[in-house]
Amino acid sequence: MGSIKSNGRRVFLNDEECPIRNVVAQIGDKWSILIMFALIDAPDRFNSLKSRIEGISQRMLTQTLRDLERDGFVLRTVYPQVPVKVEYELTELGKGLSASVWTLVSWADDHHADIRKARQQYDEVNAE
Amino acid sequence: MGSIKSNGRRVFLNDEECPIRNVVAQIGDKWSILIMFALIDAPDRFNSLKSRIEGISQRMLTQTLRDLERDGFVLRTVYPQVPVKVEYELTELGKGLSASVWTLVSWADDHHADIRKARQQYDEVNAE
DNA sequence: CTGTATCCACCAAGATACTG
DNA sequence: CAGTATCTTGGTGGATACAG
Repeated sequence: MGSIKSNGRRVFLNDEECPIRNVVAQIGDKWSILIMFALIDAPDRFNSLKSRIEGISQRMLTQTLRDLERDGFVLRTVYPQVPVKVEYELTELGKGLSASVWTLVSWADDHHADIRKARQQYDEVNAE
Repeated sequence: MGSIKSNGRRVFLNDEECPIRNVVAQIGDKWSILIMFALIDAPDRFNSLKSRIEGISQRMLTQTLRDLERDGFVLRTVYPQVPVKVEYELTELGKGLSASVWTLVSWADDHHADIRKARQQYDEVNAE
């Protein structure tokens, strides 16, 4: 549909072409990043992930894992035992994304204090 | 509330401490990144931003700019002319964030084809 | 153990109309 | 020009029950 330009580079807004829409928006949801980070060190099983990521529901874990699998970030392997065991691990693509995201989260962590201070100031000035 | 560990580093889930929740989630919305990228090269006025970022509504532009201002990423300056002129620009903090985000978007752009291919494959295998 | 299937509440976000 | 005020709605995500 449209686009903006930044640093001489076109950033598309339409859903087909825009990397922001297609990638950043996908992992900008509530759980994607947390799940990927939980898989950075080693593969893990469904229920183990569920207990490590506090607050996530079974439904959201399943759904988010499916989305990550669909995008090629996560590989799902079923071991036909009884009871069945399902392991999730990052693909090479997923590892690359995680590394990129880590840069951002790292920045966020380093500047967390500044941001909280800015918020506090803003709220004081615009006191309700 | 809880936390997960990644690379030997604790990633908190509670709203007070978690940098993912506090920063990534904030800019993971529909418009924040696009607005910041629109301001990377130079400051801009409200209506100019509105026309450059196609598809954004007046309401969302105002609201997202307020949030970015509150977090200290954007500076708002009012010039008391007639008609009034309001300029928005990135702060140093905002420039730092934009740079970090750019890394991610850049990665996304480079691997966009892989992701789309993965999706296509997934959808073929799981044909409805 | 690893899911799927429903139902439902909430809220982000669009449309529209109005204002300093 | 640069907003604010309402109203409405689609979709995200939680709770719960059930199944292979």
